Amino acid sequence: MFSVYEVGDFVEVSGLSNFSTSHTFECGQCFRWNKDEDGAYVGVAFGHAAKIFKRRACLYISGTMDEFEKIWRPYLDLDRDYDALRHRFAVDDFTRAATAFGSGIRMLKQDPWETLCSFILSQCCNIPRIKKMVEALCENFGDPLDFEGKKLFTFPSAEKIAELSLSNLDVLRSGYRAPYVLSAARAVADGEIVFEELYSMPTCDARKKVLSLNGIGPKVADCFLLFGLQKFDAFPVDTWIKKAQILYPGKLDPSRFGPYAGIAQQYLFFYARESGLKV
DNA sequence: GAACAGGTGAAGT
DNA sequence: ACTTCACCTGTT
Repeated sequence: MFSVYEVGDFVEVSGLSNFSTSHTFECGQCFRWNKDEDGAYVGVAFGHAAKIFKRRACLYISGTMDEFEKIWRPYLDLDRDYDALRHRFAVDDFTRAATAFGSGIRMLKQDPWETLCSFILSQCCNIPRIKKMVEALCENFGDPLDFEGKKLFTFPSAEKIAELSLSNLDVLRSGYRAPYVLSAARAVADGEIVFEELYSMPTCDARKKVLSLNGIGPKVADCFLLFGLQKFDAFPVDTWIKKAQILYPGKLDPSRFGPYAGIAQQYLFFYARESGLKV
C-alpha cells in the first residue's frame, strides 16, 4: 500500500510501486497529457487540470486531498496490484520482456465519452495527429480552465458536440472521421447510447451496442471498452498488436491472460511499438 | 508526386 | 467468411 500527504499545493504519494508517468501517459491510451519543460505531465481529466510528476520515488499530484480522492486516485488506478498482474502475464520470454519493458504502466480510468470520441478520431492516424485533432476539439468546444498561468480546456460534452453541424468540425481537420464523431455525439445526447447501462452489461453486449454506431469498428470499440469502461477483458487488436502476434513464438491468445487480457494488451502494445522490435 | 498511417464500411469474390 | 478499395489529411 501507499501513503498520502498534502504537501503545499500537491498531494504526495509515497510507497507506491509500478507507477511510471511516462509509461502511463505515453503508452497510447490517452491523448491529453503533455510533458512540460521540467518533465512533469500536465493534463486535464473530468474537467480538472493537474500537474503530475515523480521525484525521489514519490508521486506528486497538484491539487487538494479532496480532488485526489475524488478524481486522481481512481483515474490513475492507484489501488490495483500491478505486481500480481505482471506476474500473471509473464508466462514466457516474450511476455516477460514485454511486462518488464512496460513496467509502471497504469490503466487510466478515463471518461467514457472522451475515450469514445478520441478513439473514433484515432483511426488511421499517428499519435501527434490524434493529439492535434483532440486539442482542436477541446480548444474550440470545451470550457477554458486557467491552470498555472496557462489556458487549458476541458473535453467538450457529447451534448455540446451534438448540437454542432458538420462544417463546425472543419477546424479539427479530421476528414472523414468528423461525421462519425457527430453521429456518436448525437447517439449519446439522444440517449441511444447510455454509458451507465454499458458499464453494467457483459463486455460482449456492450461491444455489440457500440459497434452499431457508424464509423466504429472492432478496434475502436475495444479501445473504448477497455479505456473508457474499464472492461479489462477487451483486447484491442491494432497494427502494433498484429506485429506482436507475428513476432510471438506461437499463438498469442488473449484468453490465456484471463479476465485482465486488456491490461496485458497494453504491455504488448507498448513493447511492440517502443522497443524497436522489427517484424 | 506517391505511399503510407494505431480503421471502417461497402462491394466484390 | 475473406479480400479489396475509397475515404480526409498530414507526414515522409
